[in-house]
Amino acid sequence: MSGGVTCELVAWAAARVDWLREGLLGWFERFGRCFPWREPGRSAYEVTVAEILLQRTTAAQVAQVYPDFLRRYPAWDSLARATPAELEGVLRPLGLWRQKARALQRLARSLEERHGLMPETRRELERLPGIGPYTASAVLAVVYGQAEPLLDANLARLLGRCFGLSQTLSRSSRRRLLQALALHLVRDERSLQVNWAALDFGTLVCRPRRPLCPCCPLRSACAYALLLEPPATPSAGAP
DNA sequence: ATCCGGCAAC
DNA sequence: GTTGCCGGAT
Repeated sequence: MSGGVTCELVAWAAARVDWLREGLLGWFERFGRCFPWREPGRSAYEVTVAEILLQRTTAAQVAQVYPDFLRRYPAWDSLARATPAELEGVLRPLGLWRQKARALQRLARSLEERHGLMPETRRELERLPGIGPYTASAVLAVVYGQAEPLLDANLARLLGRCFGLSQTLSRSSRRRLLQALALHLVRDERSLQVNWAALDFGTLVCRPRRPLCPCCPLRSACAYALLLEPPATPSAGAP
């Protein structure tokens, strides 16, 4: 009933995740992306704002408005007092600007009530407007250095493909499996690097469409790549 | 023309 | 649990 795999991965899966982690870290050293919100020493405010801006939005778009956003609204109080029209204007290039403006301002006002102090538990974080499970994980991981998996669509796709998770799995089964795999993946001193590696890798290599399997460094351990690749045809002259 | 993407509201 | 929010990518 407790479903062992959801709490503790079987050995072969754990070993495969360990291998994936090393592959991702190696790839990240060469091809990982740099973003201002990944710079060390960013405040809870700067990190949280970035994560809200990034919800259902590409990093490249967010990078274009982020510096200006921080210049105009350097802390929760200035954001709380922002003119909605100006705020929406700054966010317009991102799309979802009406929703993001509203969420950011409601969040800023909630945090002012807490004297700008960010909660340190998932439970408290998820009570804040605009902060759901993913963004709470991001704050725990980036601000507080916890080994929390950033299980967004990128990491879910990456793990789903590598482990060949069947589409016939129920959503809850799939979720639990992904959660267990992701937890093991970031159970490491370099958990934040692993998370960022997975997100970049999911965007640049293990893309939703036309993934770059032929040059993927993880393909030898990937069910999806093995399924797609033609089974090594014996060369013409082979015995 | 369709896919992609976190959260809140319904 | 389904739908709406918005643009960009394909």
